[in-house]
Amino acid sequence: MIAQVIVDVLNSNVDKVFDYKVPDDLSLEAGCRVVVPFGKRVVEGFVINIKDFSTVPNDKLKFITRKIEDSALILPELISLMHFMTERYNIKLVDALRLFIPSELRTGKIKPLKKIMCILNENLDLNAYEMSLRKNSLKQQALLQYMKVKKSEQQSVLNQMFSAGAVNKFKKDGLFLIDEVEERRRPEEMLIIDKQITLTAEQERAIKQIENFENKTFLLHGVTGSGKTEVYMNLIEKAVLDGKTAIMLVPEISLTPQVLGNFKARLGATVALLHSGLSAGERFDEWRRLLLGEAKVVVGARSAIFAPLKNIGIIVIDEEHESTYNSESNPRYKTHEIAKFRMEYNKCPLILGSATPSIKSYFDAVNNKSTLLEMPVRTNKKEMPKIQIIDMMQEIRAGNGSMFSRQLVNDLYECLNNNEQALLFLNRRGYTSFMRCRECGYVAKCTDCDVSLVYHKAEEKLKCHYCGKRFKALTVCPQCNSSYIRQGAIGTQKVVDEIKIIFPQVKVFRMDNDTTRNKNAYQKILEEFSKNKPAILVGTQMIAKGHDFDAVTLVGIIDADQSLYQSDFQSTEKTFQLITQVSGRAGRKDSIGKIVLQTYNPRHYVYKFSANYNYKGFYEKEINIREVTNFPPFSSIVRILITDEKEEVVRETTIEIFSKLGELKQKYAENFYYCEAMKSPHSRIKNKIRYQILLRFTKIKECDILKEIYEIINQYKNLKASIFVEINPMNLS
DNA sequence: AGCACGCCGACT
DNA sequence: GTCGGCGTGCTC
Repeated sequence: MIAQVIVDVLNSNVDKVFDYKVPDDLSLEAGCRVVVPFGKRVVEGFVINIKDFSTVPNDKLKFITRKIEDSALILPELISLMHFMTERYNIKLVDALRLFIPSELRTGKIKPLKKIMCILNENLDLNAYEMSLRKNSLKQQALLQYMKVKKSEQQSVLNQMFSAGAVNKFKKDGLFLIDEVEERRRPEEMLIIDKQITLTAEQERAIKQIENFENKTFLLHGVTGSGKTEVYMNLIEKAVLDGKTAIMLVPEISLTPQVLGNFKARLGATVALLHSGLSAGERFDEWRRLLLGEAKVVVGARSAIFAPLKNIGIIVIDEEHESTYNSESNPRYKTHEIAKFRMEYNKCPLILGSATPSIKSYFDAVNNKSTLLEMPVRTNKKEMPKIQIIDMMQEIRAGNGSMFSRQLVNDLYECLNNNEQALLFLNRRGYTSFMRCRECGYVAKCTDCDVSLVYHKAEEKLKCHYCGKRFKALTVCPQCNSSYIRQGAIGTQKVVDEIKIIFPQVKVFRMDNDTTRNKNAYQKILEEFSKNKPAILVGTQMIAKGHDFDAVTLVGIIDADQSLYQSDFQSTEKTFQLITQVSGRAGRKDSIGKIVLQTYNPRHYVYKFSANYNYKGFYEKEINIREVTNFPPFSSIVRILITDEKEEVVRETTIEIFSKLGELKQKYAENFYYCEAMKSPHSRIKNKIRYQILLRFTKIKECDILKEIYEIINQYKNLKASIFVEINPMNLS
């Protein structure tokens, strides 16, 4: 017997399959972790296949030393997925495998928690034993009485109740039989009392359409509050009743205790949670429950798509347009593509749900690659809040140079006077985006990254948002000594300061990456905010997602243009999604609510469509632009990022790869729209120089061209510079 | 990655 | 004469 093994060593030179002989007394299956001799060392590895013969000469073959765990950890499905991923994303075999098991398991730091149970040995004559106890040993007598009733109990509990001495004596006398049970560390979530909801006709129709289909993608386009979650839960419950399992993905940001609690209340112990908020032990145990079939449903962030579930009955990606579904570091992958793979393997439906679907997903639905299900009505039949667009140029012309328009201030007055709450949304944390000298134009930059520093007033520091480095705030320009050093665009901290000047008596809260650093901070801010009326909450993206504010009647979008001017073909799409999401936060309960949207660009089509909640109109316009400009989904963009500490190395590698790509470009001349090499917009991050090559070509030849690109860059893999390839990157910085 | 093999300079 | 510099190559 021969086992094909991938060694758990992170280097592209050993990124291949090695054959090992299996000792006769070792039962192995694909998916087991093993220890093997490797060169002069001993390493861990993964068995990915068992076969009868090897083409490797016999004198080279060695024996597997031993298994690490008794049974397989990686399902056959995930081994095929590994092959798919290495081909699609050009990642290493081990990199893919490592995604499938919790890191805690590999490092061996966390072990299953063993619970020692004492079981009363009823084969003994208990009465005789009781008589033999000394009159004054009260603890022992009490312990015996307790166990006569309870029959079995955890040793640690007994130790605490009756002293370890008594327990040990009983153990020694053979009165207790000992059993070791694996215990699970379970994350605690508050349970939301489940109101029995009767489904709306829309919801029922969606469920009917999905449940009888296998192997098919559905795009569930439902407006905010249309009850998409109810549809998911219903289908998941049905899958579980059917003896199947389910994967439910939500963006990390909306993994709030409420959302998780809701699922747990509804699905009980069959649900396992996988998210970054868990402790290592909890994550490890939740994963084990899934592997062993103790849990049937996983609710989690991106990486939960790799959950070790067999016989999947349904996969859901909620808020499918969220960019967090694309892994942007190390093993880069797209969750939608992984989900599609597992959908096909398990022959189950895949649901993409969103109020503002990504242009790509909607395009697929329009072109019959998936089925579009519309839920245009909110369950409470309420209208969406009205969005008013404010032209900030006109404000300036009217002599209002502040960051708040007159309309917004007026509405804030009214809202606060009515004892209601308001949200102010601004997608930039910190105080001001950069510090610039008015005299000489100097801008404070990070020493390790070619990025402007952000002023954080509370700490009197300049921070780099890329590497986290901190610098002293400046009072005079280090270049020309001028004290006219000034702040650029505004951030959340500054909004808070300014709003406090206008409304000194009102409670103002701030929620962004900086105020929610430590655990539970997010929850605390929300709680505090909900207790106070009137109150204002200032925040970034974070407040736009995942949480409903019942008492909020006014939402101010301070600078809607912000996400519009990123050099990214998806920036308009993202802006539309953001506006719709923020707007959904207002007036959820009994009042309608209002949105004030401030922009310097009021005639941009994204505002026209988002102000009317006209997704379809926006889609038509946007897809048209993508088509005439040959951008995705009508083409594929590939970005090759080359980084190293030494600029010459990066330059040379880039030039060499680029010239090789020239041949490719000629071969597929009719398919290429673009192929250029350049410095990355952030040309230095964490002291590494970054160059990039951007390619854009037709969708039709995507697979062929991609394969050849990988072949070219793999020739440079062993050289000093590190090279990443990304398909349709979310941002180009 | 890690470890050995291998072919040239400065030392007891 | 050899101790050790790290370039190159291999690991079933």
